[in-house]
Amino acid sequence: MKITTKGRYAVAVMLELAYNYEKDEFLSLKDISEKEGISLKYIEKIMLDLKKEDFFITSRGQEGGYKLKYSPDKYPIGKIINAVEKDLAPADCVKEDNSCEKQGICKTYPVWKDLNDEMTKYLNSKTLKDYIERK
Amino acid sequence: MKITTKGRYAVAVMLELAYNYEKDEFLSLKDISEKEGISLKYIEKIMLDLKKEDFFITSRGQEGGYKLKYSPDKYPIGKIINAVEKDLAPADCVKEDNSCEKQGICKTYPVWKDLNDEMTKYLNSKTLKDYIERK
DNA sequence: TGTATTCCTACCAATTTGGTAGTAAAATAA
DNA sequence: TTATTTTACTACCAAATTGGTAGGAATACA
Repeated sequence: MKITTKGRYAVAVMLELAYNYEKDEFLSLKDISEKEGISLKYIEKIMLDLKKEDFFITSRGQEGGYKLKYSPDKYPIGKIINAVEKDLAPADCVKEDNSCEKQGICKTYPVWKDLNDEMTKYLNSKTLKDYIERK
Repeated sequence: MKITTKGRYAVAVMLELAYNYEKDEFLSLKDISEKEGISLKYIEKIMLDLKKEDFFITSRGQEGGYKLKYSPDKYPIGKIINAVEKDLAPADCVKEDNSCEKQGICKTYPVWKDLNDEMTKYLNSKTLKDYIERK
């Protein structure tokens, strides 16, 4: 049930960007890398996944970097983790795309279904905003 | 965030034993193995973990097997998964034994703390009883 | 006494995780 | 224009974890 390092770093990076949201400037991965103590190369890779979502405005070159496209309350924690984490669902059988054929007879299905519903609900209710305000 | 196969099988096995609770007989791993379609050897290994908890009464030899020691409502799902799963906590920093030294300054700590609390609360509130009744 | 069953230890292949390396492309500052 | 900075992208790799299997010893019952 662990969130992988990738998922945890993703949230850390998104929080950094959320803190920077009000400022009208880009935040470079190099800066984030230094602040958070995560290797630049690894952050780049994480951004590759996050960029597939409509999260950022980016700019290359000097003074370039990343900026959140929307305000921090538009980013549920669950959506961030989902973007980088392969399996957020506790079991394959409750994943959106894969409705298990044993769904009717499997005795454990309700266990994972309930858990998944609960977690999804929770993770979508909390956004970056909730955690930058608690600072 | 996935529950491993081991964790899912553990719950499946525990549910089988819960169904058998009223009967005054042992249920062999061989029977469970056949019913659930899980290899006997793998179930044995899972039982090794579960046995560390005070879950069963066992008997070897013919007519032997496993029996729940207590009634199904005494087995929270979280306790079962915890017994076989290495890491139930979403991140090391919120594990009982390991209070991260960055706890005060780390900006993501509250994220994992909240999530862990929420999940723990939920997984401890549901027991085997809840899922044998919903049959 | 034989057989069924739990109990225990080793081992192993496939997958996932957690990275690193190298380079191309683009944007800007000088 | 040119050097520098930064993102964008692909390929690779080592360590850990997962998901098992194999083989046998101990025990209890028919």
